[in-house]
Amino acid sequence: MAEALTGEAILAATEEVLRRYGPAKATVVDVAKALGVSHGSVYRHFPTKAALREAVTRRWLDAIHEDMESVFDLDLTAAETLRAWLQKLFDRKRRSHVDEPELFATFRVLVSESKNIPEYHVGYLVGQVARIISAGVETQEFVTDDVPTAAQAVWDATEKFHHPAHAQEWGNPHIQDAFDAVVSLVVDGLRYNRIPSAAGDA
Amino acid sequence: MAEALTGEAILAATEEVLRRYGPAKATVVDVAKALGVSHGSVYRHFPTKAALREAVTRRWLDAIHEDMESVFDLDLTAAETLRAWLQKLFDRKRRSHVDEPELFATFRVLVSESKNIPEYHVGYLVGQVARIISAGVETQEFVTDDVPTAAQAVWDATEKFHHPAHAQEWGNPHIQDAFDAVVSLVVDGLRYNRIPSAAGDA
DNA sequence: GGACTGACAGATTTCAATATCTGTCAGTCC
DNA sequence: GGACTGACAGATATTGAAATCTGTCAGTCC
Repeated sequence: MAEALTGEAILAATEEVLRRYGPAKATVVDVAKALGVSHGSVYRHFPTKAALREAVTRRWLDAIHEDMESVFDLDLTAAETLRAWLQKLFDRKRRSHVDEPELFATFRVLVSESKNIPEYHVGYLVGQVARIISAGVETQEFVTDDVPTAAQAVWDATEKFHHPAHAQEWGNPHIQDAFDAVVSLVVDGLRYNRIPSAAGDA
Repeated sequence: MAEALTGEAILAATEEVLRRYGPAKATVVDVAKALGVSHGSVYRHFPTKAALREAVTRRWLDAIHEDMESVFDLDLTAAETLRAWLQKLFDRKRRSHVDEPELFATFRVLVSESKNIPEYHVGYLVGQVARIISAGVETQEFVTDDVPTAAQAVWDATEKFHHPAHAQEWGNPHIQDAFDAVVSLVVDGLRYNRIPSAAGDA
């Protein structure tokens, strides 16, 4: 045996097998075959097939999370940061879906297999939105007395542009216009400064 | 033969068969059996099984459309009307999903079988939103230079609370809080009056 | 002695034969 | 003669036997 079998090597092989066969056909035996070991060996590193799939999925999501951080280096206003952040997330997911639909579908299935994974993913991203809104409150660009709720509301209001259930609509040629309209509405909502006389009378 | 076989009788029988067996198991033969006729007779009134299912689905959606109109009789401000309208739609869909999950799932499948049906349904409802926003612009409660786009944006931003893909989240005990937060954000966004100096400087 | 193997039991999936369904139409019945 | 029937061809769905997969563990090998 040339090298010891590591968890990382198993994860890389598993990702490759998932790419090649898809989530329905990929088996632990396939992974072991790709590594030239018996499938029993894979079970020394991951207790179940589900745990192995979950580990691969977390690795994939972590790459997205890290990539999204780069928006914070751009030195924009809070409104601009929020728009750029949402656009970057949308672009990344849309491109993945349009360019590699099978791979996107594969990870979509993997993410939906556990309740922990979407919670982990959404929790991380809503936390980033909260950071952006918090900065906007600081500069008086945004008004809210409950940043976590506002962050969740922004996330929920933009569901159409990040939730994989809506991926089929991302190929629509006018989807970017719909995205711009929703983001403008949401950003205006965060800006709204609730002066009692601001509405209702001419 | 007691009475002539009518399209309406076939639709009623089809709905009953769909309730009993679900969309996967309901057959044209079942419908004919329920009516005490041969399945060939059903084909004298509807050209295909798909057309029959579509007619049943349209009938069901039309009842929702008509019911939603009642919000316009309430004599509220535009913001209140919009909130009441969205709440009513959400309540109706949520109750249907929570109280009769199988029936909801049945119609969910039926709606997704044709591209025309969701278009018809969404088109009608976004038209109602546009009427509400238009009234709000009239009274200067809302500000927008493009009512149809704003109406579509309101629809898209509230997708989580009416799109059946999110139905599983409607049982969550905090879903009403999430709804309130999104609707507040959206209504504030429509109110935002874009005074250039309103944001950005202390 | 610790990483790895491979045979095994029970669970799951595949596949092909069988049954049912959709849509048609020539013929029946009032 | 027009509404309805029922037998039919091709398409689709069901079923159960056979194959494969998951997870375990006693045994092998360095």
